[in-house]
Amino acid sequence: MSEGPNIVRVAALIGDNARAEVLSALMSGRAYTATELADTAGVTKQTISFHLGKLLEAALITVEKQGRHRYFMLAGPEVASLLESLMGLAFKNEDGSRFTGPRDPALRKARICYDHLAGELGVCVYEQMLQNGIFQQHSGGLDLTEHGRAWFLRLGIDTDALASSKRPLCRTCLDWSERRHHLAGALGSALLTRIQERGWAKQEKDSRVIAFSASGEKALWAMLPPQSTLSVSGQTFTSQRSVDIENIQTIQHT
Amino acid sequence: MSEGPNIVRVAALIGDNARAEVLSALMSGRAYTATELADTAGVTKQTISFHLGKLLEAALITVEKQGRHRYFMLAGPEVASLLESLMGLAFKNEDGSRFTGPRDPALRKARICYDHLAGELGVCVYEQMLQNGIFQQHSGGLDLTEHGRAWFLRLGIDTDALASSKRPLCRTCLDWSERRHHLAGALGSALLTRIQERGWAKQEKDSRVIAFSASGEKALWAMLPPQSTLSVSGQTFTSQRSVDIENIQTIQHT
DNA sequence: CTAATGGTTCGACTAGAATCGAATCATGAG
DNA sequence: CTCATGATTCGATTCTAGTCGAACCATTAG
Repeated sequence: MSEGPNIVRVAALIGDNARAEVLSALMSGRAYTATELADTAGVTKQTISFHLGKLLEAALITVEKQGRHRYFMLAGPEVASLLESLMGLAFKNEDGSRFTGPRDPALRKARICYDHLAGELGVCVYEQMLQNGIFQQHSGGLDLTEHGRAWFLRLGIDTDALASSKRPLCRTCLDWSERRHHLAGALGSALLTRIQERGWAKQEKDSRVIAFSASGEKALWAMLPPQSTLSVSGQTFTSQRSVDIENIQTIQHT
Repeated sequence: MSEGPNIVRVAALIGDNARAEVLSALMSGRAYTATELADTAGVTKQTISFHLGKLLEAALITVEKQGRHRYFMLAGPEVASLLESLMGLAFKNEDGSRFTGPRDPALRKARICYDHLAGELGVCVYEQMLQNGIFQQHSGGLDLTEHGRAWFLRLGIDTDALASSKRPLCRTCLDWSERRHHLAGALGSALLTRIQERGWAKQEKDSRVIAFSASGEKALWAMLPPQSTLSVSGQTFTSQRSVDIENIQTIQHT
């Protein structure tokens, strides 16, 4: 018995209401103080301190001290990725009774996943970028193409500067609601930042929802024109994708 | 609070020693009876029955009744994949005090992941298959090439027959020890089966370890010759990979 | 049929974990 | 400096979830 790493510790850590609430909140990519987290988790400060201690010890989150505040955040993309996987499984076996709030459709359309774009839109953008030859796939990863460099530069993102940081440039992350991949890594992060800076979308307060304006969404798609002729591997991708875009109905935010 | 699917349930389920032990055992892809599982988990029959009931209810495992036995197995590849992710995180933050048994190196070299090959060897094989043009990568997935079909046929695997089943043909799965991808899906499963049928390797009893014979490993690599000239995307892949192969030291099984 | 074994159900016990009240430390505002 | 607020520590309490003993159903062996 007991082969392999010790799963129990990590899983048990996530398997508590208060802590899961904390982790979910941190999935927004934002850093929160202990009291804020206590509030969202619905427990007292003492209790949250206890939980945060445990999460820190297991290196699922990190702290940054600033004055008399301590800002907590997810330890890294791997943690976010694991949480998304968990959501995927949980979602599959959901009763349907839960998770039917008004947040739901907006969340599924576009949300933040740690620091990059997820949801229908995230997946769609990623696939469209591939179609446009911005990346080249190879075993176990992605490469930015020369054309891709130019594309990002047009958006005001200097990929060379990003590449010099420790963080891997392009990664993909599996989407729990879509069961397909979206762009993560330094580029995914930079892209979302740019989208927000340009005012195309805005992250809703205290939520993972990314709300796109109609014009913002239009502007984004304008940068990723459908490539009807450029069939990468003989699959019927283009038609499939355009259908996906049609299916994204615009959500009313209350 | 409480956006998204209910993580807690699933995580808490895995976050128990007995249940994690069960799930780990089932990661071998084998089906076990309740009493066998009770034994490996180190609890009584009543207790395991209790746990199995919970795992069933959450659809993490499935049962098949046969006479007076009930055979339990993982519900599917997604569950195995989630467990591997968890192991990845747990492994990263491991003390080092745990997980240093003699099993360790053998497990890391080659192990079964649900029903396909994982570990250094699994990752290596996958990357080598890509090099050999057996697959073609596209957005969010893999395609088998014509050449790949022939390759599998030479191994005695009829890919057309496999393709007609519900299960997706090619998938990839992230390896916890290697942090790289290996081949999953129907093809991954068929490949491992063939490897075992040919006597190249054998799954150790009550373990996830896949023990390759020296000749078996040789035969496998003979089918995947290094492609020094065929550079896919201008990266230094070939040299990198050959180093990886060198690094796989042969393990003595006690 | 009876005996033996696989598996579940019920009830009681217990350990451990989550929770909070109160006190304490740390930092910043005034 | 004092006061207010963020955050942690300690101790006591409560409660849930895992555990097993015993009894009970199901199936097979003989």
